[in-house]
Amino acid sequence: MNSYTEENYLKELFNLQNEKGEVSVNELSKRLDIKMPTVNSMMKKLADKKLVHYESYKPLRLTEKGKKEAGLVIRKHRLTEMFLVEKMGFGWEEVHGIAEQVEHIQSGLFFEKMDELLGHPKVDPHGSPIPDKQGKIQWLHYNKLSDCGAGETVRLSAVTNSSDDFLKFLNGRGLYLGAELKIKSVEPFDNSMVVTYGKKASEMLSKMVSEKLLVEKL
Amino acid sequence: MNSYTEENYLKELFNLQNEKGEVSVNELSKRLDIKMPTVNSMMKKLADKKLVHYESYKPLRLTEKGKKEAGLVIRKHRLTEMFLVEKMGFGWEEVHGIAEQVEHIQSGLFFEKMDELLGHPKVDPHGSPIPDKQGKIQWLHYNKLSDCGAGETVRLSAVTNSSDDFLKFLNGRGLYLGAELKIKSVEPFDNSMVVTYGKKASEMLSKMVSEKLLVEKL
DNA sequence: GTATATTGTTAGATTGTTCTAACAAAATTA
DNA sequence: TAATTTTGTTAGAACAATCTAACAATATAC
Repeated sequence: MNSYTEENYLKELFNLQNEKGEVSVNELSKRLDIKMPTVNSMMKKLADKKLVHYESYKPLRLTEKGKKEAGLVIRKHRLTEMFLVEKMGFGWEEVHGIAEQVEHIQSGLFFEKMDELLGHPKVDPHGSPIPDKQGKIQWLHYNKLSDCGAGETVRLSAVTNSSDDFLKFLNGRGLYLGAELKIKSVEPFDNSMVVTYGKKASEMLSKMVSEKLLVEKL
Repeated sequence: MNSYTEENYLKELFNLQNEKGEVSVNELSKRLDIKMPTVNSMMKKLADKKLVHYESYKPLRLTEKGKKEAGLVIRKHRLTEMFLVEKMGFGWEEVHGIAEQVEHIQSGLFFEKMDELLGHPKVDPHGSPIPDKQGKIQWLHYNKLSDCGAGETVRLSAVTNSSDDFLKFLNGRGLYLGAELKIKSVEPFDNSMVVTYGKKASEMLSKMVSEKLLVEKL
């Protein structure tokens, strides 16, 4: 059994590994907002538990066991987010902080029940895939909106940033998962885009925004 | 803000104080399954935080502030139990362990939402009163079934023991909150009772059991 | 009312998680 | 490539929560 703290290290290491491939002590330290020496010694501890491959001055890597256990924490996190939105009426911008805590609850039954009540969802409210009961993630093949071109029609399927601010920004513009966007034009200078969707005549999205939106081409 | 650990001490001190009036370090130690010296030093810490009145060799007492904060932890516990039973389909014997963990979640909104979805319940699945938002408990004036006599008809309104074993025992006999019991006879020797309820022709309840059942006389 | 048992307290060690300070290795820049 | 910056490591301290051992006060029993 891993501690609350250990679960957090595993989870962020997993996330970083998926985002960037190689993970350094420094990056993990920044992500967790925990000083490097602390992270360093935790990595040695997790290496003793066969959850992380650790060698001095080498990038960090989760072992298969580590990946599985991290995946299961993320499963609990994302099931919780989905439960909060679907069954309790929270907005997608409100659930992260609560799920950060609920994910550490030790009760297989509790998360089984959530999964069942939700009908075994495959993605969370931000479109991120929910790992299966073995901790394995089914990767989805989305495109960044910023990689699409003028004239294309796409469906908004996920966001790669779940911060309060970003999600409120999207709420404010009526942008939700499932929305169909038509790309009217792309400004070559700053890569900003003009799109239409729903009842919006047209809306300008900066590259900062469009590269955080994942879409399926229709 | 109190730590997870501090919340547990406050909660059990509150419970013991309500059950027995005076609380000793020894009793609290046994209840928490934590050794006396540890409890002793935590009591000093909580005294520094003005949550407990502590004097050497004197019984322990929560301050008004301590009572309020303990009451709020118990509120979160009982709301959670109710939510697990009413909204997630758990049995009343399954919820204690999960609620012990969920009660420490730091999110006013989370428990507000539970309360709202449940329609502001006044009691938990075991019939225990849910403290209000000020941490105050509305005490209910029930009788122990063991204090009732032959010929009386009563409604089962609460249980004073929420252990898995006891609740499964009650489940096995079809005894649920709200059941109407007719007391057929009381055996003077061991105070065991013969009662009828629901579809049961007659059932014998030992004093061990009947003193853990709280009833309203009808 | 003394002896014994129980309860409470103090002192000091242990474990887990964090930190800062100092130093070492690797990467970057000039 | 030498100097500088960034990253990584080691050593040691701090804090919270726990423990055991030893001693002190109170309560109980004879």
